[in-house]
Amino acid sequence: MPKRLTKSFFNRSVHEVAPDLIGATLFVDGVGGRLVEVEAYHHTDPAAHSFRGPTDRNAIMFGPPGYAYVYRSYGIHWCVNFVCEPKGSASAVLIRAIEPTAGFALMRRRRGSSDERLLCSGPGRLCEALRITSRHNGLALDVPPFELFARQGEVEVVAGPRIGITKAAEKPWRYGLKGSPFLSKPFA
DNA sequence: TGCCCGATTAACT
DNA sequence: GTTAATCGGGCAA
Repeated sequence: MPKRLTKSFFNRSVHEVAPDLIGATLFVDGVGGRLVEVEAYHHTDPAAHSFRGPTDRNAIMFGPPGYAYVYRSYGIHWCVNFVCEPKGSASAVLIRAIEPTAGFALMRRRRGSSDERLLCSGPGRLCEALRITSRHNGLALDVPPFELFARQGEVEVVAGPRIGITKAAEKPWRYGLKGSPFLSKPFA
């Protein structure tokens, strides 16, 4: 059986945790799959929500590692992050794409799409497919409804610039599973 | 207070 | 290629 990822896994540099998450599996109430794309956001990074200090929205980022930070994107979509580093560091990994493996019927119904490749390929899409919303903000990742397991075996991880940001846009802090058809966007 | 922008997406031309 | 949807945060006034 795969090893469950506990809080200690996240109590490290966000730049170590992010690539280590590629190939891990995430389920929310049994629905989900394999993480194939993530991005790292450090509190010293101008693109990070925590860069300018705590607010109501980003408060969870300033708490201990191993918890979910969920925020509303463009006033429309939900996006989920995993908080990393010792408490107060305010760094997190944005989950950007999942290769679906469980709960296809529910995901298709929630997404209103039968295109398997588009079910979880994008931070907003995966939250819709897994039904992640503000009620998951601040929940621990090692207890239900979350289930998170370490990858088994070796994977090839590629890195490149993050997507959709203007500040620190050149930093290669997007990580993906090499060649995966479920990436939100291919790596150059 | 008001205005602009954003870790996005789908539906347009 | 462009644009609308829609709201929290940053910053000027």
